[in-house]
Amino acid sequence: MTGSATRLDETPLDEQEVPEAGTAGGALYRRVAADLREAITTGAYGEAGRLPAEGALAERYGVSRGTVRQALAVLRADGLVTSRRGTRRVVLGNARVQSFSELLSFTHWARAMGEEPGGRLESLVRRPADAAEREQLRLEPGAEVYVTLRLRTLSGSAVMVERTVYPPHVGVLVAQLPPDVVSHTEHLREHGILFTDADHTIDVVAANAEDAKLLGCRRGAPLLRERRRTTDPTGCPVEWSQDRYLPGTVAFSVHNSMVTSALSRHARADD
Amino acid sequence: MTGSATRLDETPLDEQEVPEAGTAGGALYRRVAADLREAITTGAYGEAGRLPAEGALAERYGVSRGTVRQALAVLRADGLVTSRRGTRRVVLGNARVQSFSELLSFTHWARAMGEEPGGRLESLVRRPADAAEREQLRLEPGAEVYVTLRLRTLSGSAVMVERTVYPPHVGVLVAQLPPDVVSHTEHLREHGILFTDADHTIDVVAANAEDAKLLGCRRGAPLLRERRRTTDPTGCPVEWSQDRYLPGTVAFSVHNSMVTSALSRHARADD
DNA sequence: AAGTGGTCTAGACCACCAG
DNA sequence: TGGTGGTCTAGACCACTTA
Repeated sequence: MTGSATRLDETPLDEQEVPEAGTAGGALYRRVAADLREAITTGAYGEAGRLPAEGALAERYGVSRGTVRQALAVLRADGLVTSRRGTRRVVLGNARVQSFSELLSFTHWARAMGEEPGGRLESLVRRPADAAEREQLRLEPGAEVYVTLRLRTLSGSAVMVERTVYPPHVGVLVAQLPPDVVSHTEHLREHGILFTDADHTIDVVAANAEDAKLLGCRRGAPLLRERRRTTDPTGCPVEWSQDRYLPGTVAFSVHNSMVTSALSRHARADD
Repeated sequence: MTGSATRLDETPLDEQEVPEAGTAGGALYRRVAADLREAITTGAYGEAGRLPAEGALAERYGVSRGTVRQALAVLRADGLVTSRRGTRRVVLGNARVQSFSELLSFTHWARAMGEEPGGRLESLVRRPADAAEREQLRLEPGAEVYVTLRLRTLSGSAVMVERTVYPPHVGVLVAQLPPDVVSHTEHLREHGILFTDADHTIDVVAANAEDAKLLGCRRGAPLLRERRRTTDPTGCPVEWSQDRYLPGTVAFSVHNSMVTSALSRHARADD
């Protein structure tokens, strides 16, 4: 009923897999979290039902209370459950889970939706970085960057224009990429470039001449813009991208709470 | 140099304040987090510098390592620092802090920017909830809702149209509200309605006739839309709002990482 | 090989909520 | 008043990075 409903010792430990995603990470608390997530989204605790007490869960899974709390913190951050002192946790909603790579990679995202991702590399140039690019990618004056322009499609129809600026050590890899590679993000990962953190800014802009030509819309037509700066595990910027979507093709969702708020609202786009 | 750089015992404990915001929460780890945040944003550790080890921080603040880790988890969620096994944490960027209420309340937000918030209640009606509203607010068939339409201004100029649907127990409070109240969010809080969790969805829509008239734009002109469902500490929905901003007036920012991702991307707006 | 963060445990006390 | 989650401690072992 409740996923496994028994101790996790019975779960095989031999699954290696990718360190990300997958319902069974190596850490104990991740497996507890995965099991509880499964139970919650399946409706085992009802629409707005109450979860068992931390102590009860600890006993059920054969782990300490601290580990249970670590697992529950994951679910709370995802907006799956509430938590307040004095009462058991309450189911908040059926969460929209989405792995990190699924969010950064257009290809992953499209496939996860069952759609066929497509795209075309329109251009790739290497040139000196301007001031803004140097600041975003933390580069020295005089440093060069690689800039790509891609048109992305879903099931054949144009959806988004993506302009990405790469620092040199990443750019050389992108430049060597065969032109028919579907997911450059995947390719970069295989070459040791990891994406772990990202800052996103979302607003609306008018299509310029280039956007209009590629997307097949009028010049000045509104586009949903997402600017994104991604860093690797060492905190080093590896990508600065600007994606422009046709209206009606995409929406972004965020959950936040009084204890965990990664969302903020800004006046005018400072650009 | 580093905020206090000494044990926190010297910090007065008498500050009560609002449980939210404020750099000094009651919990020990919150004070450590606040002190570290201060030090980081001040640049005490440099642009991409390394933080002291957990053990060193524990000793400096006179707390256990567990408490230090709790504090650092806050900063990591905010996108202020990275963290990986084997190396000290690295400063990621100067975070855009924004309290939860500042994000939910147009009035709070405007004042925090130094702008003068204004607004006008265009209409308030009470009527049976439709199917979508019942689902969002988790209401029984036949239940009624209160619907408000507000025009929000910054320094006199129209910026946003806000349509909010309230469940009965909140709606009655809104209906009793004097028409000249600036912040209804504040008013609701004083009456025991607390906002603790929110789900946001951001996309682009075309202005309808009503939007156009209020915002002074053409019908069909693009608007940045934010739909938001807010719940109270018990997990009970208290508000379902749809805000429509004129382009160029606002942008939303999110930080996420491989360990904590509250952001997701959806195909088409399911509405 | 040494240092560092990630994970897990066991136990304690407190603040808060509900019956 | 009893149960619950929030906070804090002390110690342990492991996985990983760096040199």
